[in-house]
Amino acid sequence: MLSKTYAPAETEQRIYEGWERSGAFAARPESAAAPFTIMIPPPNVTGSLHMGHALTFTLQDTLIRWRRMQGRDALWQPGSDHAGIATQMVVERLLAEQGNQDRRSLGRDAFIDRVWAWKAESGGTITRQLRRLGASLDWPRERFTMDDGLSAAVRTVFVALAREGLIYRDRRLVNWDPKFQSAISDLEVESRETRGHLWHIDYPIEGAPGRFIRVATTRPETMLGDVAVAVHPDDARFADLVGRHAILPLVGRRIPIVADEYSDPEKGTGAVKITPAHDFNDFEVGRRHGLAMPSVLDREARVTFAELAADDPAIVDPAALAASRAALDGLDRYAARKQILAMLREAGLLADEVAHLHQVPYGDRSGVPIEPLLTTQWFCNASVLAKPAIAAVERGDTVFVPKQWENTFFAWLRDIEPWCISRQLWWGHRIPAWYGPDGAVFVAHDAAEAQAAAHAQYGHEVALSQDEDVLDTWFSSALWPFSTLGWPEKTAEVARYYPGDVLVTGFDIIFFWVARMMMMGLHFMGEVPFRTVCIHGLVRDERGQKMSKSKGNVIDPLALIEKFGADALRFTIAALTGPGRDVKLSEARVESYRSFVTKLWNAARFAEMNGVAPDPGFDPASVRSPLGRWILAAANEAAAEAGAALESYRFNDYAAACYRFTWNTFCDWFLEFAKPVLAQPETEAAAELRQVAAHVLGVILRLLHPVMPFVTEELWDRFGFGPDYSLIRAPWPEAMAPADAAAASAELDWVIRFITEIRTVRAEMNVPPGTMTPVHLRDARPETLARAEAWIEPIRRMARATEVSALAGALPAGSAQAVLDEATIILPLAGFIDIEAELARLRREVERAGGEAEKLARKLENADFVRRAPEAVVEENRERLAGIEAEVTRLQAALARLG
RNA sequence: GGGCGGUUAGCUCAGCGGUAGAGCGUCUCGUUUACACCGAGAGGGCCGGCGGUUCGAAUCCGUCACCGCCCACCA
Repeated sequence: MLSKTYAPAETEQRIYEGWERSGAFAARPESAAAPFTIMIPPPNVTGSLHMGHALTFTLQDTLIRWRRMQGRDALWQPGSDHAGIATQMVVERLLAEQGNQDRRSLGRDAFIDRVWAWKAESGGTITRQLRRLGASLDWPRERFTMDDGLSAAVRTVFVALAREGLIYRDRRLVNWDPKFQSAISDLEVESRETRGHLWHIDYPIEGAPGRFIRVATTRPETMLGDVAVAVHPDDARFADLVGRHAILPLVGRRIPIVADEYSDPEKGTGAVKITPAHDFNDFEVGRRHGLAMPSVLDREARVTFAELAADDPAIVDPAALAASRAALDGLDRYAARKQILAMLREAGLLADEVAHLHQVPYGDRSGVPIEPLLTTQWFCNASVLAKPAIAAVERGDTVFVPKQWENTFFAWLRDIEPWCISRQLWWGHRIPAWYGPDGAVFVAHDAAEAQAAAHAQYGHEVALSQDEDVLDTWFSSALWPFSTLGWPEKTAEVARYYPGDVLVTGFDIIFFWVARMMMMGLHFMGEVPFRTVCIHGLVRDERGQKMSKSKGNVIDPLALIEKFGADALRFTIAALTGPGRDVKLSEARVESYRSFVTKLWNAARFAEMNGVAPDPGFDPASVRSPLGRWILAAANEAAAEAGAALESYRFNDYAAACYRFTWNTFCDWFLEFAKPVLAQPETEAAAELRQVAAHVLGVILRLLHPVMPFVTEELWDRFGFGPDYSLIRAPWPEAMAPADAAAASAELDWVIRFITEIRTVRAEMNVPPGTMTPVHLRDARPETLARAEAWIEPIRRMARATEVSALAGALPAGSAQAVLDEATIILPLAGFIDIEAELARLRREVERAGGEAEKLARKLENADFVRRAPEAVVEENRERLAGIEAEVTRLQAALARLG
């Protein structure tokens, strides 16, 4: 016996363990079935399950379960990401909290040991939470981006690309994060609008006492590294200064005034200071004009004079330089800014200070302003790798859903910059490059190979030192679709599961991850990594705000699971996920969809109480009763709708189709219709109906299983539809063909409308629900009367009717009337009815129908419409007009009868 | 500055050329033994504004407004 209420907390864990124990999640590489592959976007090993995870993993699990039920050999590849910076931060913070030595004093090897230890201890959090959500990942295949196999894949790719010249070292300006003291990639920089100032500074002109060139800057602290002033070649204001020199205040450097298109006469003062080592544009100007590039900020963004040599011939005022060094050396960049402004003000060179709103680059993880810094880093030539990726999407080898994201993908790849892949961190894949004593570089799979290459080059043994840096975390993620399958080994899995079928992920990592997997997949596998990229939105709070700790609007998926069950959360997510749309979630939403879980449970309880049980010998095609045929046909339709929706990643439509069929069709009508039949347990009709009910319940459980796996599995098992934990692999419902479905549908459709009409009239007339009244039909065709007769039992219960009979004569006093097709329903309600109200109601009806008729008539009188609209449309309108006119006539007759 | 998306019932959204819809919420009624996490019924919309195309526009085109996001030189 099913309990009165469903208790998810008690059920879910047991069922999940049942599935996992029985190997239900396992891919079957040896099977003959067509594979279906989804690669999990590896969550950070530091992470715990948040709503964004709940969204993406619910969708993926829904797809994988659905395909598994369709008989595909489903592989949902699990794993997690080492998340370089994030993990290193977590462990460093932990060391600090526990009062341990910091990373540097601990040393590299000891620190990395700590990280591994931490991973062993806490790294399993998210996989445990994924289990709570019901994710049917093939756990024994779980991978980690830093495990041996994946690390080998990383080295193989690095070495191959380096040998092809697609990975190289270069000294250039990079985005430097002073907090992490590491380079980061362009993607890890975010612009923040910032209220700052624009300072106007006068630079004295050499050999022209009292003459200045005025520059404008938001970053006076970088002026120490100025090596030129640029003006636009066509700017008449400065024409006579081009070719002359200014003397850089505070530094005493003689700097040229150059003409360069970069300078915009409209911006600032029209003259722009050039600091090649600390500004991306200035770097280009510096290159064009062959300028020196002294760095004046160090790795912690403190002022340094290391590259400003007093004996540099450009320094014409060494005393000024010495004074500045004394005042500024070692100051933090913002302290230096303040100090420099003070010094300029004192010298009378600070001409103006204007409030200024501008974009400032911040590190997305560190949250501190990025400093462009001139360093040597490893780069990947992404523009070469991007070309095949662009072409593949253009050809449709990979399709984005929704399609408009392809534009985003193209726009970024077509204009891609070199990808800075080295990071000055410790936690990550160490770059497989070794340096000889003279700085020669040996890129190799391992130290021995590097050593051999060095030996070949030098002719003797030399001491090599490995590059200290590690790779960008996204470098290993880019290989995920094949590295997880065992590549570069030639495994059966690589052959079978690559390329994957669909990648499900958020738009925020199209660049970080999707584009890079496309590039690496095409380059190393010669084939796209996935056929479809399903892009979903973000989870927001009920007001549409992004969830964030600072706003305090974060909803914890685990708390929702505790409270309402995983099925309720999953169904809510699916129901709210339109293609590419953000999901606005609130606890109230989940609570209301929890009702749906309960509804299903109660429907099953009702079935159980009425002896409904699966019958393996049942043949839907042999069902005789119209009720049975009707519900079987409706179940077919629901299954077709649900399948089509999943096929096109319309999760909301899938959820709605299941919801509607289960609640409105099955519970509200079918079960109600079935009650009188089931009340007579011994009849043949009842036996058939029980079989039908069992079958349709089975269809419902299977349709809902991908999104509500727990409660459906529990019911499946309790009813004995199959062995325990077998719903997960039960076949997805196929269309059955009940005979005469159309006739059955027409019949049930009439009965439903008939009951609804009566209910409406009774409600409007405020007839107490307890009161049963007779129902009469005027002008009804014999088959209509026969229908009423055949369905008299449900009509009695549901429409509170004592009888249904034809009535030709005079209207009984105090009757209400309603038109249904050719017939007029008459409800003798003497004692309840307010004749005035009934008159008003009928007049309203006449007006409504009359208005509609008039609209249609006017349309059909329009010669243009009749001539130009498709014949079928015109015909349909004619029929509609005829129907509505007949209704008007009957309504008027009904009015007339009332006098 | 460039690009993308959105604007339909109180809320969340579907519909994307031929009769404006759903869920939730609201209101009314209800102890009909599956379910009050329920049932029945009702009310609620110049489909953002303005033009255009069309026999016909929520739907196509143009334009404007507002909201959101992404990208882009910190003068």
